[in-house]
Amino acid sequence: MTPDVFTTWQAYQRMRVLLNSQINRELGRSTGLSEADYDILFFLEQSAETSVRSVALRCGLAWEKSRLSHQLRRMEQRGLIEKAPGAVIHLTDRGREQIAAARDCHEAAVRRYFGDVLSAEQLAALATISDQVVARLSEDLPHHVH
Amino acid sequence: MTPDVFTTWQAYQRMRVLLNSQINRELGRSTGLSEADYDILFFLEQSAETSVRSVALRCGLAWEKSRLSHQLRRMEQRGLIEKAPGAVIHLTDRGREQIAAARDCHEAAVRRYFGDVLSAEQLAALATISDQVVARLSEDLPHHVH
DNA sequence: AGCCATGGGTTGATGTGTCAACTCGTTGAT
DNA sequence: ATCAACGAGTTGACACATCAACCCATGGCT
Repeated sequence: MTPDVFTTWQAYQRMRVLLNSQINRELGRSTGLSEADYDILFFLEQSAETSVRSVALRCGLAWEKSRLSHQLRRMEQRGLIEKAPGAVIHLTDRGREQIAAARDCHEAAVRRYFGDVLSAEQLAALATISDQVVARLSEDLPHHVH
Repeated sequence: MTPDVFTTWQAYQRMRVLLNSQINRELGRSTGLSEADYDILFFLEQSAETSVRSVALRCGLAWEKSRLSHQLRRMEQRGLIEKAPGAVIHLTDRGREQIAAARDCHEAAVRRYFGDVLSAEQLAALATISDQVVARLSEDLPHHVH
């Protein structure tokens, strides 16, 4: 492994671990939602239609099917979502409240630790880097993507 | 949240999730080690001294203490490490074999999906970005760092 | 028609991460 | 010398992720 690849990988790993644990800790402390909860609720809220099929969640979030199934079961038990026949999921009023409250907290944390720290050029560079890596991964996994 | 921050955050999240799940899947399939196992073993092997204190692992990996405790217990049960009195940890022969075998697999995956995809400039830019974000996080957590 | 191959969804077992509460030894102040 | 405070480490409970094994409907194929 080339030394600069190794160095960058180490730095990236450190950012990845610390950044996400910090954001998730803040989110959990102030709203009681996990990252998984947030991702689901955010996706449901963004897709304006009242009915979202399970499979749309799976593709949109790139989750394993069993992970989604377990997560949706837990979230239904907590009253955040409802499952309708036909593998259709929708937000409950309670879920809508929670995601609205959580978004402020989440976006503030993303801005504080991420957006405010990087220049416009750095943001653009990181977006390109991410897209390239994701494209490379998609080559090897033609079945998960479409 | 500024649109470009949001866009970059989304792209970064996608890379983070897909890249690490892919590397961990390959690592687990071909060696039976998890990412956590690998991080511990790698750290132990790199620090040439035969005796590594628990707290060095915690600082080096930026892990929570309970996480480390659980992980070390599980790894001791599998014969990968040994705990000596005084919170001292060392590799077993078995652990040394496993990390040697795993490193090839892990580094190949990092090169394939990460190092080979990015230019030298991109690698340098990502290292800088990571360091800046980590520095920002460290400001808010003066107690975890030294 | 009958068949089976595929993919969506569920479940249970197991491994992993987090939090809170606890023990224990050290340190520092009174 | 006593006591309180702190940090290292452990533990138990719980949430979360992954894997393998299922069920079931759909869509070809013969």
